[in-house]
Amino acid sequence: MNEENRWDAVPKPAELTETRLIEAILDGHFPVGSHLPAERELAVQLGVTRPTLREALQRLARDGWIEIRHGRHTRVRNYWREGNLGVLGTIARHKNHAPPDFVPNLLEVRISLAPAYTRAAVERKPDHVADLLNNYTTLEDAPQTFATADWDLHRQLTIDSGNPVFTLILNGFSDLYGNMALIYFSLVEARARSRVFYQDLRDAALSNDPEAAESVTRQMMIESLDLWQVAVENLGGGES
Amino acid sequence: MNEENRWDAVPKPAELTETRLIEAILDGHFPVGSHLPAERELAVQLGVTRPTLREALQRLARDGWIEIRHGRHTRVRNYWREGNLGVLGTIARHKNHAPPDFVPNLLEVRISLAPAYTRAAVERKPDHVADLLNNYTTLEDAPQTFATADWDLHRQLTIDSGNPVFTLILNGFSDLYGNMALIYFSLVEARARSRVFYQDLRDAALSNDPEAAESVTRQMMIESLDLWQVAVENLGGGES
DNA sequence: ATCCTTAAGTGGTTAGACCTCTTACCATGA
DNA sequence: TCATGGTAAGAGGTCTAACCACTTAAGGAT
Repeated sequence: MNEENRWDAVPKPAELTETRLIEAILDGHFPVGSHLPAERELAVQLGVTRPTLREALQRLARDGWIEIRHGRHTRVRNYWREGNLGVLGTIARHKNHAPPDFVPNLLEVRISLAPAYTRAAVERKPDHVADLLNNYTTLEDAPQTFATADWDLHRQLTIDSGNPVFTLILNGFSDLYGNMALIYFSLVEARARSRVFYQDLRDAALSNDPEAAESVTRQMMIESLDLWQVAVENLGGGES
Repeated sequence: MNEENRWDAVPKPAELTETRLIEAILDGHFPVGSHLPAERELAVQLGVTRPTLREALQRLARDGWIEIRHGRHTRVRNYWREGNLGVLGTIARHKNHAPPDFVPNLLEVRISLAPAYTRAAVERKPDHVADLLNNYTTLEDAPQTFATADWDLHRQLTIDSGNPVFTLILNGFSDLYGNMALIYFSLVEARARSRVFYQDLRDAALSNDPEAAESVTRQMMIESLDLWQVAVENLGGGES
């Protein structure tokens, strides 16, 4: 049953190429505003052929990392200014090390979004929300369990909100969230706090009270910022 | 000076391929959950070669339109559920016809986001925000002018907020916003209302009042929903 | 009936050639 | 002298035709 691959999967050239390009950009080897080497030369440097390299470049361009224009040099864009949510996911997916330091930024944005889609979900489908949360009273007290459950909840709330834009935005957080949540929920206080939140939200849904749902969600999101700070400070303490 | 190219640019095969694939997905020719034809066959059908087709497929996969896995058929994903913000942009970019009916969804999300980053921007850089809005008192009363100015304002506010995640999200709205804003600001009431907003926001910035900034922004965002409804009803009326 | 081999079909990658666009240089001519 | 326009180099865009690697399911051995 899954048994945790003993050996890392052999990285495919295309994926590896993308990773190496991103790391080269992030560590300043290809600074923002600079030009990438020509595709033919870059392909040689990376040990892949041009079509493979180009596929990687096309993906990066779609996320806003680079700007490709016929006849001109490919330019490294100011991805924090000109990129889209894809850059968050790409960083989370390819940076093997270090918990990113912009998690608070993500949590801050979540303070604005989560109360809105939670309220809408409770307005439109209170029964569905309540049903979903029934299983949440008996969650196993493990980080991975909470990480998965919490993600599923938010995802379902955006869907029940009836506004697909919420879902699209949340999906952009997916990879980063996966990295973050394991650290966050390693904190026993975080798990305890979320249990209370799930209970409160369920009550709000059962009593058809979108106002209350919005309120308890906002409070939870605000407190999660502080809990995150505690969690990163405890990294390595092994508190589970 | 720009002079509106008399002839449409010749669509490049790669771009055309992407457009045709998306339209085929949107119109149900390739329904959600179905399998795309094999790359070799699909390339023939589209009149391009495999490398070109693959570049388009890679881009679509990055946005969440399709799922590509080695050895298996490429599957069309439920993009509204599993895609990311890129699908919004891709639709706006490739759908030549019809103003999208999910603009209200975007405006609703904006109600949650704009007050937050506006408040943060006024907290961190009130002078910069006020300076920026100085030029907004003499805006030419034209739809295109307002569309550009409004976009620039929101973009700058997300930057001044100090939270890059706001910027990344907003960039995901870029293409759709471009289509929407021209319709929205064709309404004289919309332009008048925004003038008031720019003035109010400038006052809030000058008096170092983030609370007020947040408040006037929220009010503006809420009213924009109604104004949009009026604007779409007036389509073709030519009110400028 | 079960297991394992195997072949067919899929996406992944390679290689090298040719086409198109952009730019910069430079000869030309007002 | 300066504007014009041709030209060549170099960038990305596309094509061609193979071969590699993974997945699946059919079919044979046990």
